[in-house]
This record gives sequence, structure tokens and C-alpha cells, in this order.
Amino acid sequence: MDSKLYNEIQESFTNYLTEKKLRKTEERYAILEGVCAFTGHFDIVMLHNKIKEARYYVSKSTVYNTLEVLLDAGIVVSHQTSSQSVQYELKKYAEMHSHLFCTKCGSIREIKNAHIKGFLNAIKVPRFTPDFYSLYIYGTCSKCKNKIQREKKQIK
Amino acid sequence: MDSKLYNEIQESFTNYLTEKKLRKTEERYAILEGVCAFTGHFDIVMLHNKIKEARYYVSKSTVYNTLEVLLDAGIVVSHQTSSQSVQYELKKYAEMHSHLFCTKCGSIREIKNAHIKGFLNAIKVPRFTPDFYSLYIYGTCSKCKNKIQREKKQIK
DNA sequence: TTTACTGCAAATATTTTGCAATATC
DNA sequence: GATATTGCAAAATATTTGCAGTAAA
Repeated sequence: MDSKLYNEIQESFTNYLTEKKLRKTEERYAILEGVCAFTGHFDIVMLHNKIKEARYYVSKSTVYNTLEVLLDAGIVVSHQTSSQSVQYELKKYAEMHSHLFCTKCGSIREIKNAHIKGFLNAIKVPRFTPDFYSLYIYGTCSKCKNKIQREKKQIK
Repeated sequence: MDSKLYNEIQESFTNYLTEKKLRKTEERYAILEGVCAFTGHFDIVMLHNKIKEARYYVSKSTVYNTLEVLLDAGIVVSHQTSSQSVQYELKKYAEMHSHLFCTKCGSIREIKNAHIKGFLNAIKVPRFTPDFYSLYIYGTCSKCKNKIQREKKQIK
């Protein structure tokens, strides 16, 4: 991650903590650093490991707690995948793409599309103030589609 | 649920089981009936209870197994919410709406919008065959927004 | 000095697995 | 009759909670 974006995120976290009268602990900033080291989805265990790699120890409980704070601060968003654990992602990255989820093999591909983003941002809803959009497109990836067609031919 | 739709779903399940050479057990159809009794989201425990209410007993393991089958059959879809358990929904219902998720209070509101649906269905992606769309709009509901504004006034 | 936060251990919740009994094909 | 499926119990995994010690304000 470029340092300009990182500083921006760190600053917004500091502002949030000040506003909410929460404490600025070393652990919270170490976890934020870990979060920023991912460019895609991650879960609690991946994040915990990433922080260990950076030679800083925080307990798993604190990682759970801090992710709640980061979600509330709007720095991180959570996702559903077929994985059993909750997946997180930096909101700054998440708002840049939609997800293509293959229901045959479970693969997830991210697509950036200004057209989709523009449409989503223009959606107006009564009695609701939108902030962030998450679009999952479920279907079949080309690999699986080809595989299925090969199998059909063999049966014939 | 109207019986026409129910019959349609049941038939497609039967076709799927035949095609995949899976067995047509009483349990599977009892679970499908339970699934069809929900008009919105449900989780494993809710479904298990619903089936019990209908005086048919199936084990939780079988409910887990069968939901995998129903997902693969494209009859059911899964969702992420802030809940700790996986949420499911009949695909026939899910395709009719998008979700408004309030990040302050966690409430989920469903909205039907032909305009959104039309746009999503028209999306074309290279090397991917779309089948189903899931759009979550995160933001603040009017209740929470009003609450926040009242609090700000009090501080002043 | 006050008390929010951390880390640990234990509790709880959720999902998966192994296997004997059973029911479908 | 062969074997996929079920139900149970146990295991594995994920998350939450209680609390004593620590550190931010």
C-alpha cells in the first residue's frame, strides 16, 4: 500500500478514536497496519498471523475486538463467502470492485467497472443514506463452463 | 407460499436429484418444505425448528447436508449478515430484492426495484456466465440518522 | 488516579466428521 | 443386494465472555 493512503487511513482511525473517546493503544495501530498489508480479503486468523510476522504480538481476542472497532469506524467491511469464517476487507479497496463468485468451484474474481460503480452510486433510496455497496455476481466461470461442456460431449 | 411456486420448486429439486443420481429421501423433501415456509432469511437452527414444528424429525447433520445440496441445485442462496451463523434464502425470493443494511443498528430492509434488477441483469462480464445477483447497500437508516442528529443537538 | 483495554482461559456457538444402522434404488 | 443417506456422538473450528493485570488519559 502506498504511504499516502496508509497515512490517510491511520489519520481517520485516530480521528474516530478521539471522537468516540476510545484509547489509542499500540495494539490497535499494530492491527491497523496488519489490515493494510492485505490487498484483498482476509479473516481473523490470517490477520493474526500477519501481525505476528511483523514481530508484534496481540491476542486473538484483541484482534476480534479491534475489528469491531474498525468496522464501526468504516475502515473495514465484512463479506460473505463460502468460507466458514467471516472475511474482511479494507473498505478503500472493497469500494473499487464487484465480485464474481463461481458457484461450481467457489472461486472469486474481482472486477473493476466504472459503469457499475457509477450506477450504484446513483441509486437513491427513501429513508436510507447509502454509504457503501457490495455487489456479488453468482454464476459459472469459463473454466467450469468448459469442463461441463466437455463432460456433456463425453456422455453423448 | 402459493402452491404453484412450491410445485415448481419441488419439481426442479426432483429433476436435480435425478440428474445427479442422488436419492429422493423423505428427509430431503421435508427440509425443502421447511425452506419454503420462510419468506425471508433463515439459518440452520431456525430451519431445524421449523421442520420440528411440522412434526417431522430430521437431524441437524442432515439439515446441513441437504442445504449443501439445495445450494448446489440453485434452489437456495446464502448471505452474509452480521449474524454469526450463515443465513440462507430461497433463490426465487432473493432474486426479487436488494438489501439495505444499516451499519449503525444492523437492521436489514429489503427493497424491490425493477430499475436495479434490470441494470444487474444487463451486466455483461467476459469469461463469466452470470446467474444471480446479490446487492447489499450499506449505510444509515432514517431511525439511526435521526437519533444521531438529536444527539448532536444535545451536545451543542 | 481512573477505568478502558489487553490477554488468557474457559464457555459457547457453529460446523464437520466418523461410523453403525437404515432406506433408496 | 449395493451403497447413499441418516442420525448420533465426538471432534474441529469459530467466536464470545469473565476477569485480573496493565497502561492510556
